[in-house]
Amino acid sequence: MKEPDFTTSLELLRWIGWAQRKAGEDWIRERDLSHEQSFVLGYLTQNPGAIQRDIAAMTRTSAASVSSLLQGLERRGLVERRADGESARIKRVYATRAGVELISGFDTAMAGTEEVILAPLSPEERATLHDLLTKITSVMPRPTR
Amino acid sequence: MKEPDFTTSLELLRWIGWAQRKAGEDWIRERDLSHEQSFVLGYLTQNPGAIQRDIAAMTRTSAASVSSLLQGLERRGLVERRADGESARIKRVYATRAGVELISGFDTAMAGTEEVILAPLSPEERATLHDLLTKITSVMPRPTR
DNA sequence: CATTGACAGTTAGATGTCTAACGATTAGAG
DNA sequence: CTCTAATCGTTAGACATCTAACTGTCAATG
Repeated sequence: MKEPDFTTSLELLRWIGWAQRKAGEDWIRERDLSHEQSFVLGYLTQNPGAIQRDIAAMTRTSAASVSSLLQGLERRGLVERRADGESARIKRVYATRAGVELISGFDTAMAGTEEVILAPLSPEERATLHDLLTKITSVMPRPTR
Repeated sequence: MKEPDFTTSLELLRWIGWAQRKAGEDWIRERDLSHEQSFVLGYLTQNPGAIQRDIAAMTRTSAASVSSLLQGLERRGLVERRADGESARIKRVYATRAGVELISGFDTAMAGTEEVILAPLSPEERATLHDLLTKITSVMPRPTR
């Protein structure tokens, strides 16, 4: 009655990624944000005055989706769109003070989940895992956040 | 003393997950699936006859969300819900032939990326990684075979 | 049996997101 | 200057997802 192991490392990684996504979901849901909204809000705190077209490229979505998304954030006062002095067809987007404060806790909250996810591993195993993951990511394109 | 290491394992995992997510996004979008739908469809091919409550636990969402999600998949003929012989209040969910075929293409497409992602590792390192990932995921809600 | 409470699933309503079509503005060529 | 094409952004309509309230079923207790 042995069970053959059909689970590849890739599937395990996907699975962990899913769990992380869900962990972050709890945090952002308490703030009534969607994944996309939190991502864009985080991007705006690091790139104040970005224009919508750049945000669309960054999030790999369309300009229309960014427009809708920003409408939602603006309605809640988390984001501001101001006309540009140079060109009348672009709008520069800024996270408001409230927006910055809301998203600022996200990264630290995510750091707290590390302990939970790595709980089954000994310190030595964690070091080994960290080594292997570093090797893998050393040849990957960097995420934009 | 603090090591000059700015990247935690969690961040590395998130990073890998991000790359995988983006890689799969194009494939999924061509089939008009959402991430959640593809995840559930994949789960159903591995766990035929699962009940909705288990799917909800697995995806960490509510029974209501699963209900809506399955309605969308059922409308497109990718999934089937049949009454259970034992209990009248549960429905067993199955991926249809079309559903299995649709998602199996995803697995093969994703499998191609495994080589790319694990390229920097030797066979021994891959085995070690697989072992560590298995330990991590063993304490997470998992499809029971 | 009858009642009660837990359980599996659905529906209603609100919000978010996506695709397609549509204004509006700018730069460049004639 | 005027026309055209590219660029930036919005709107409309369809679908997906979530929360809260709901129906129907089972099982335990008396």
